[in-house]
Amino acid sequence: MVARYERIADELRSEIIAGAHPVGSQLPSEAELAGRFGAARGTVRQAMAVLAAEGLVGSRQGARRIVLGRTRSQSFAELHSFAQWARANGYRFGGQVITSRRRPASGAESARLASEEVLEVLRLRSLEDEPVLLERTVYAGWVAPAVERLPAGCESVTEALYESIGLVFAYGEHLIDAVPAGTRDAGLLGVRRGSPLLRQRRVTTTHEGRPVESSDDRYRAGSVAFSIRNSIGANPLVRQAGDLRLGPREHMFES
Amino acid sequence: MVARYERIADELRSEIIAGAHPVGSQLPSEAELAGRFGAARGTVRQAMAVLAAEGLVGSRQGARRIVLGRTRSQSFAELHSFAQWARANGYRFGGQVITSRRRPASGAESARLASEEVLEVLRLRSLEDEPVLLERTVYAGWVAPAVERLPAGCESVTEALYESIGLVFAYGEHLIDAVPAGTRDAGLLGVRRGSPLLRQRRVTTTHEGRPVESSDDRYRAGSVAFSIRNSIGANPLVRQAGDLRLGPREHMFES
DNA sequence: AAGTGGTCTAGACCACATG
DNA sequence: ATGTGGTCTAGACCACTTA
Repeated sequence: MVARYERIADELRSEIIAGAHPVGSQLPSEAELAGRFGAARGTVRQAMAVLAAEGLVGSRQGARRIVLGRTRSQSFAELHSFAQWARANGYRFGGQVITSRRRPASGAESARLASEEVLEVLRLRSLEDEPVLLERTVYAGWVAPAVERLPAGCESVTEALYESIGLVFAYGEHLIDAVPAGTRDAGLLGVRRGSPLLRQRRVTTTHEGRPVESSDDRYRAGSVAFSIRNSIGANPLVRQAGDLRLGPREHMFES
Repeated sequence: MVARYERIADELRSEIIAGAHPVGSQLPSEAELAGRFGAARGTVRQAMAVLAAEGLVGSRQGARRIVLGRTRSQSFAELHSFAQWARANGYRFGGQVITSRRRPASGAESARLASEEVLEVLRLRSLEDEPVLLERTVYAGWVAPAVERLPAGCESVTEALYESIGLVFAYGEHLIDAVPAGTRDAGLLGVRRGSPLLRQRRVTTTHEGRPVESSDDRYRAGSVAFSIRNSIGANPLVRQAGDLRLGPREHMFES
């Protein structure tokens, strides 16, 4: 059952991508669209909120909505699964577990994951047959058994955990910065020591807010980039900062 | 005039931050909140959308909303102004123009900025008396005169342009990755050549979708981090990717 | 002055979660 | 079975942009 506002958003998105509404042009008014789609104005507004969140259109009180762009793609929601992202974009990808061991949680980890014992897994993932990502993931104790049962060459941990124990990675918090490659990072990723890596630290929770994992992912420079769109005013697209630990002289930009 | 849903969101946010609704706990139902605030359910839902976008609460059909976090801060919307971000967070900051010159637009620039002649400005910005950011900004021809009139030590270009010509940087698109410092970058930022820099490329437009500037900002590693929250399902927090050029073997994660 | 998006109401029905 | 959030309607008023 697809919601009506989703279908309206889909149709308008298609029109924008097809060029029926060029970038910079005005969209029809909400009243016109409501008439055209036989929907209430509120439903049309819900559809427009979707397009605004995608960065396709912008709005301001009193003036018609404007087309801001015509590119469309996967959502950041898939970001916590490397495999799903790579597959959706048609890339060849692979991965292998380097090490996997249980150990007591550090102070910060036990606070973040609400867990005394954790499972630390180091995975190396490749894109188009080149190593691009080193994933150092720490799982909360309650998911450790399910993770250990996974085959070593498991393509998508996210999907496998959903199928085995119905686990959904619902919310995530991400901290993105740049770090130099350490000796081990450099060896595994095939770069020189000290060369730039794009680091993404994240904490993931279930729908209920229960912490699942905390991860430190490092990408070889030049292999991936993160994309964000923002706007001021209009929709409350405001997001918010995290409680991952920062260095003493490190500051944070928030999204 | 503050909207009712904003006041409701403010009050619930305060309660969450104060600990009245601990992380992991359920919020009152929409009906209860509607009764408490004397508002319609739709208004309460609008308030909840604000909190969800801030990453404070999560929701799923059929179950009560859950508190996901209790940290609150500035929005990503301020990200396009280094000065505003630094001031809001109470940091000492400064900046100076290194070079400023007009030149013909390259092919990519004329497409991005819809402009044949551009103004390129190189600025070095400091935080807590240390150089942290090298900003290489290319302005569209139509804003060049206003930018050139700014004093060299101008703290906030964004604010100054708003006051001088009423210009609002309304929408932005950002691409974030890591790059090694070049010789010049290294000298200005006081780091070794080849050391990691966090790069943020962006294109900014007005409310009307008119391109204003395109910028390549490089932060010293360890000085700043970007923070993002995401969720699946529920609200359409989905955003979307850009048309900034990527390298031949570079891929993109989108938000 | 007219048109447009932003806010708000009061109701309805449905899909889903939970006991 | 009950309660919850998700969707949708039909109308109203206001703030703002535009001409």
